[in-house]
Amino acid sequence: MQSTEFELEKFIPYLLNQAAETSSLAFEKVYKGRYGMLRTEWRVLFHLGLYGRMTASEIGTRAKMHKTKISRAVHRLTERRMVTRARDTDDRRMEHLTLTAKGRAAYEDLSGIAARYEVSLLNGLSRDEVAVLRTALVKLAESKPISFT
Amino acid sequence: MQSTEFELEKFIPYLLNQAAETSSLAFEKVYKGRYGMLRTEWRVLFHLGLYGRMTASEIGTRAKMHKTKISRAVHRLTERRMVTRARDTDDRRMEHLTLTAKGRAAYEDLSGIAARYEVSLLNGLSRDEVAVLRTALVKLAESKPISFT
DNA sequence: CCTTGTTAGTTACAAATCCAACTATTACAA
DNA sequence: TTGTAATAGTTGGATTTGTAACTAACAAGG
Repeated sequence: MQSTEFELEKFIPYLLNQAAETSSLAFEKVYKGRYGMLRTEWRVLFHLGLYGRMTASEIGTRAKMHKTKISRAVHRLTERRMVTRARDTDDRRMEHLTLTAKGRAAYEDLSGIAARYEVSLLNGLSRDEVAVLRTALVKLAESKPISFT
Repeated sequence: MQSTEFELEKFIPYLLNQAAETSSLAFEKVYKGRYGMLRTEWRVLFHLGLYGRMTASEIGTRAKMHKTKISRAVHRLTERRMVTRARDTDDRRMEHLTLTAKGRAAYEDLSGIAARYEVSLLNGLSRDEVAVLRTALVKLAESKPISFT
């Protein structure tokens, strides 16, 4: 019945979205259920947990998140006493963000669960397949916008 | 400095999100720019274009979209004269959705661009890598929620 | 010093999404 | 029948996100 050869079920951006959504939703239940966090918040938390002290812009560059998202996530995380802010003494536009003990505890908890979740997620895939998947995803994430014909 | 072995840069759900977001944003420019559509709308359009007449629930099941999203997307698509609705005569709760000529034209246009975009997206990957990627994404999309320890 | 431009981060308003309640219709069992 | 439950789809209000304008601080040339 259809006139084109296009197949949605094999269309990579579509598959990416489906896969990303299922895995995100699964993990969202954890940080939302345990700490009432939003996706933006756990991203900020994970970055601070992994890389230590960072500014909001640094997180933005690394996580490819818009600065307003970060601003609001940081606001909520400081309210919950998981993050502290400290003005830079040289350049007083910047703030250095750090996890509090409470924030670090949450990070340790969640990163542990994340690691275990990933194992279960990759259960049906071979070591080689996982390796291919990772490098492919990295390349796709870095791909450039559409150029037309 | 960090205490866990967790690596965000290799964490599959994170990579999936990054890749999905880049490719979605790239393609969003197309359907938004050309037809002023939202993501939910092009999904509905694509399903109707591919599978012909469908009800809202059928689209919901296939696309894993919530019914409210579909309801609103269909509303906007009918406003733009891209979709028509027809009550089922036997079960008058259901509506059968079909593309109009205008809707089909938009679908043909966009699916062509999508196909070409996918080619460019997969440029840096070998045939085998693409195959692995596809099957892996399908499996991940079907994966089940987290089970705790 | 001043002006102009840039960068860090916040805020306000509009747009989109989520969730829960709602209507209308059908199914089915007492 | 009739009462209860299930299903298709819509609507309303709270939550979240996106976009653009904003403040504050610095930079650099004149």
